[in-house]
Amino acid sequence: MPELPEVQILVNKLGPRLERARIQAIEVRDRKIKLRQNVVGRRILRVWRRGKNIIFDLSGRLHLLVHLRMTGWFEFAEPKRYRVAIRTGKGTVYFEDGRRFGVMQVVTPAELQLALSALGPDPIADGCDLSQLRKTSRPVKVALLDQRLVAGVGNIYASESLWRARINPRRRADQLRPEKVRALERAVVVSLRKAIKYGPRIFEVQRFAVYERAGRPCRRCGTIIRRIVQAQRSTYFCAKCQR
DNA sequence: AACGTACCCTGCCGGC
DNA sequence: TGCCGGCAGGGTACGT
Repeated sequence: MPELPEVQILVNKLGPRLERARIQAIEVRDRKIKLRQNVVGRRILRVWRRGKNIIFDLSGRLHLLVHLRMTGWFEFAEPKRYRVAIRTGKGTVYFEDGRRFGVMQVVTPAELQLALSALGPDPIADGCDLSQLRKTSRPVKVALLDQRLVAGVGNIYASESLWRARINPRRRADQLRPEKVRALERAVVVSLRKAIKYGPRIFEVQRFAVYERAGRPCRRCGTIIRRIVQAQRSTYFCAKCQR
């Protein structure tokens, strides 16, 4: 499910409930998840994110590094099924993940550094810098999904940002004019910020400009929104606004 | 090096 | 109602 905005919303929810809490027990219900070190007895110092990664800083120089992938999420209320339960002095948090693509691992500071160093700039934490787009000949929509170029944009906000910047998703990334790259940088920030502000409500009735709106009119010009497939994922766009 | 494709899993939804 | 194919907002391991 989650892209940068959803991860940010989740981190905002986790922080106040877990920071300074001591881990009393960890229950791993899925053999696909292997925690290399025992973290029971450590405190959760901070919960933060980088791109779509969630990092729990623990006392004693260790981190819990989590990627939600498609369906991962954390809940305080016990769900029907969950992969991991983290029990703390301030309550239990459950890692649920229907498709089981998500990743949870215990890492050292060096390993964390290595993992995060592979990511491009984070548009919210660092400000949006898409200068790396000039280095690839792939379609700009596909390039936006590459976390090494920019960290946190996923399939929804790639389409949304390109609509906002009036760029055709099929255009080669390295052929964008500099002013179009700047427009896209602004559009990415606006799209992500807006989603963070709306919170989970953005998934309710029609808050998206183009995503999942194939066959419906463009909010700007009324042209019917099209759906195409790029790199095995859906792309939505307005062929008139986005030349 | 950089690009495309197959694959990892499960649940849901529409059509028959 | 029940089954089946298609689809899903992510990333990686390969092959070329």
